[in-house]
Amino acid sequence: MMKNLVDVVSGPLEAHAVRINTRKRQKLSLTRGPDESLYLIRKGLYLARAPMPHARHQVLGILYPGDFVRTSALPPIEGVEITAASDIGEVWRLRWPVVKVLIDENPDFARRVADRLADQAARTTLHNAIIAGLTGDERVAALMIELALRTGKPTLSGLLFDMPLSRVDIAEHLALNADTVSRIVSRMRAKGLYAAAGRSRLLCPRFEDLAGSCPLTPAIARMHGGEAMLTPAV
Amino acid sequence: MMKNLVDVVSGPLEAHAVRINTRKRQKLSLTRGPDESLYLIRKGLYLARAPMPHARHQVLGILYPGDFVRTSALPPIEGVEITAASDIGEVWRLRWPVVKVLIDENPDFARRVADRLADQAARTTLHNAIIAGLTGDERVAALMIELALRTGKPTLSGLLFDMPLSRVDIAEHLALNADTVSRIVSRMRAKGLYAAAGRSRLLCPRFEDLAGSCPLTPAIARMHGGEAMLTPAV
DNA sequence: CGTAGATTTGAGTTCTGTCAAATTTTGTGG
DNA sequence: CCACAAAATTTGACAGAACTCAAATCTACG
Repeated sequence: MMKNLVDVVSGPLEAHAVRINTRKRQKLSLTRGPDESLYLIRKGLYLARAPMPHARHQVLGILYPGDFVRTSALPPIEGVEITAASDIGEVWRLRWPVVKVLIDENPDFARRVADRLADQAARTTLHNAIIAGLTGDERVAALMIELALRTGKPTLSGLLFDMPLSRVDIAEHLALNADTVSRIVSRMRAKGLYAAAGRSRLLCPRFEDLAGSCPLTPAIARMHGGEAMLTPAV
Repeated sequence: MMKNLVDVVSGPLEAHAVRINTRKRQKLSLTRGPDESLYLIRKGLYLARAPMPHARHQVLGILYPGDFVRTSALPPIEGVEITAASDIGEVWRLRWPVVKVLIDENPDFARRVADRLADQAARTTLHNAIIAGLTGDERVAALMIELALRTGKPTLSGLLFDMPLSRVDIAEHLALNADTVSRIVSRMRAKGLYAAAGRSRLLCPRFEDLAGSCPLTPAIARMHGGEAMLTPAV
């Protein structure tokens, strides 16, 4: 059986990590400096958030299993935090000095970590392009496509996926307003792009339609590992 | 004399790099895959750009001396490119397999590269927050502050710094429209936040005023190394 | 000194934000 | 399983910021 992405980077960390099970909205503490904290996401979705002027917040990024959180890779905004978005989640907590030793001793591991960080950087930059270049509707579609590719399960009536983000979370992630997100989401539902399927769970009857409503779908698919889904077997 | 940021990561690369001198708007070729290209910025400013729907472009990020460009850390958008923004610039071109070997053999170098990439990731994320959370005026101020901190030289009449980006570049970087950027920039000039000082060169008479017009100034200062400038010696 | 490209500016339009009220959903305790 | 309170979401009316298009200037350069 193939080792998945999470296991590939977990191995050497296993002996040194503190396992933490989280529930929705739980925060992970972040420390800066030479002894900075490092997290490896193992299960569930997490959000990197930062307080902004006018008492708002921004969701700086979505973290998936296999992702690393290194404090020094987050901007030095007072109050940045990681919060759990999924009901249940698991992270491994490490100290940078420990990881540093592992990296020094194990070039193979070092390269894998570097590749993971490059991948995360690419995602952050793609998100930049989404926010900067797309309309509100396209942005919301982009998020749904991303989550559908990440967590979607094909069923007889369509692609079923989780939406653990609230309207406010979505708004903070996409540089929109919660009211506007609500309007956009309602419009998309009216168009039949998706249907509600129980508590924070959506059903997308024709994924091609959803995919077609965002111009950056090809890049999103390549980043979130769903190229196969876009070209279904005949 | 202290080694600067660029030299710190350059050393081990020196023997393997192809030096390239660029002039304004020159493009650097990017290749993907196991043999991907890697650039180290040595001199000048560069822009990472991506074509977007509706025949637009986005500036995904500004690259400064000391920064690395690794193709796999850029989003898989067809047509991403690096272009020189400064009149003169210098980059070192390398092949990933070569760098990989250096990283494997030299843990100290590996850590420095990792730290640089973490720093760049933090900047990208900060840029996200700027685009997503600030008004047009604040975004333009943020860019000026960043460039002033990076390239500014104190003079008797104020802080003198380069602005190698055109209105269109600025617009593409800040998720605005070139016309809107022009209006904002004119407004800022009228307010006395800066004054033109020759060909692509600006003079900021009172940096505190400029700094004060962007809520994220503290984070920008920490990222772009200008904490001292914000709290001038008495 | 003329031209192509860049920048500025005006007028009108559109999209998104704001505020407030209505409605639905969720969590909790009988 | 039901009732209720709190929280989240939806929706309408209106305001405001940014975009579009087009025309007028300005600049760099040959």
